[in-house]
Amino acid sequence: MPAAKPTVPSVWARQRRQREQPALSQDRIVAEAVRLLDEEGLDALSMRGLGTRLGAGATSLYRHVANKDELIELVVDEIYGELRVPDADPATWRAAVTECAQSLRAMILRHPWSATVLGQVGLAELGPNLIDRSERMLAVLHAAGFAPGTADLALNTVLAYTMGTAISEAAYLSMLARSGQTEDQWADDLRATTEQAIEGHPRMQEGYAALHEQDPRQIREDNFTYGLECVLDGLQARL
Amino acid sequence: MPAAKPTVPSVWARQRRQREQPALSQDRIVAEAVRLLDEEGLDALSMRGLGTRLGAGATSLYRHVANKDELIELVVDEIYGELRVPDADPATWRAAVTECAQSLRAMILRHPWSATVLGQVGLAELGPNLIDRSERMLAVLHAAGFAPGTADLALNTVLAYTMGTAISEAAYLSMLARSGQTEDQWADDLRATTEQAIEGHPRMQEGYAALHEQDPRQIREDNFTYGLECVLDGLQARL
DNA sequence: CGCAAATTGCGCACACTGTGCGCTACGGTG
DNA sequence: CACCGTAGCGCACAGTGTGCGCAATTTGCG
Repeated sequence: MPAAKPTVPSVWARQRRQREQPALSQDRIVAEAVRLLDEEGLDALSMRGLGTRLGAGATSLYRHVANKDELIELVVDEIYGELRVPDADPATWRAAVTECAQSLRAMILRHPWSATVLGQVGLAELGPNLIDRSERMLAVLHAAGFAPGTADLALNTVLAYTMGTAISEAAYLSMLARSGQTEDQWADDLRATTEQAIEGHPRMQEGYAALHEQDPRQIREDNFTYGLECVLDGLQARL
Repeated sequence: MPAAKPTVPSVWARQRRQREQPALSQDRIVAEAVRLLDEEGLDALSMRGLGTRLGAGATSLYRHVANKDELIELVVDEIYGELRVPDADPATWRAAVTECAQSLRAMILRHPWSATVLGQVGLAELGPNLIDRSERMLAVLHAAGFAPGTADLALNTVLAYTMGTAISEAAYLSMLARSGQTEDQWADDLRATTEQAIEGHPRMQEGYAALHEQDPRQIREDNFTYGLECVLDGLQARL
């Protein structure tokens, strides 16, 4: 009796393949990946885990996504789709650029895992959403009076500043999240160690002391707008 | 014969433990990790691989480093140590800040893997080198005339812009490296696909066409200094 | 000097990862 | 009805970070 195939759990338990689920698709996979990342962070993104959330096996995902790196590229372009870019209007270009920058920063802070991932993918992999948003931002700057070649430079300047700020903030918030504290009540754990760390560095202590009496969220906000105004002033001077 | 312990490779082959190697130490581990990262990239950093390069087993490293995340924090502070910060001098503050920014950008481009890693760690984890460099940069801005509270804002602005630019560049260079091309000869592979991607987006095509006739390195350089001058102009206007 | 205590390195094991291969069942066409 | 492309899945493999406990070496103390 040569045991016809080792896999015979039960020949009768067949016919359990239903098509109730909306089936797998690249869109569904990417959307669920974003949800998983928002809820549990970058380390928690595994093909097995993502498959389970979709009611599917791990390797089923590979029918719709080449590999994990490609999935991440898709996820990044997905969240680029959240960016809001106002219509071009010469009169209000400063407000429009400000809104773009705020939208980008808000997007990164809404998805803090993107800080890590943007360092791998950045603006290099050109997905459709990134292309579309870039085109419309260029239109805004173009209408503002920047020459075609210069609009590129201006856009890169604003985006670089905004991404740099937001990535730092996101890294900081992720650190807090890992330590289990919220931003308001981290005083006990981290403040003590950082205060000890900057001992003997008077200028850092000065700057640090200012953080005590203000809402940290407000400080981050002010910080961001201060630098953004600097950049915009510098750009305006070049018009 | 109950086989006294399964591990009896040879009772005679003992005494092979020598202390010729400088032994393991946190410094040696971190330094070798940086070397490995520079040579083979972030994905190639595994505890086993790093151990092998040091002539040690994987788990031996854990005597000197709590875990991989801590190793990465140490590595980041290690490369922060490469930053050059000029002495404070009111007359030449603009040149000094420029040199800081260039030094930071050069550091990131020298260690492209840091782009990914800075998105996790950023400026949040305060290692000794980061504290020291921050203190001295604050001194530069302080001497330039920025009030204590404002010097923080100014520094963050410059650093955010510089990190944003350099991280994007590093991500782009890493992408090229993964595809096996150098920056000059990527024309054949990637240019075709990106040109197709931006079809129907006139403003992006315009900006893209400019890249054809110039040295890409020079373009990146000009891009960086353009934005940096913007930021510095904005700061100067606030003095 | 000699012996005890602390430190260092390492083999093993575990749970988990990304992903290639080949099978099975389904949906649609002739 | 037969057929075929395709979606999903079980299995397997190599490789990961890291806890545990043993062995050897170094250090400290009498």
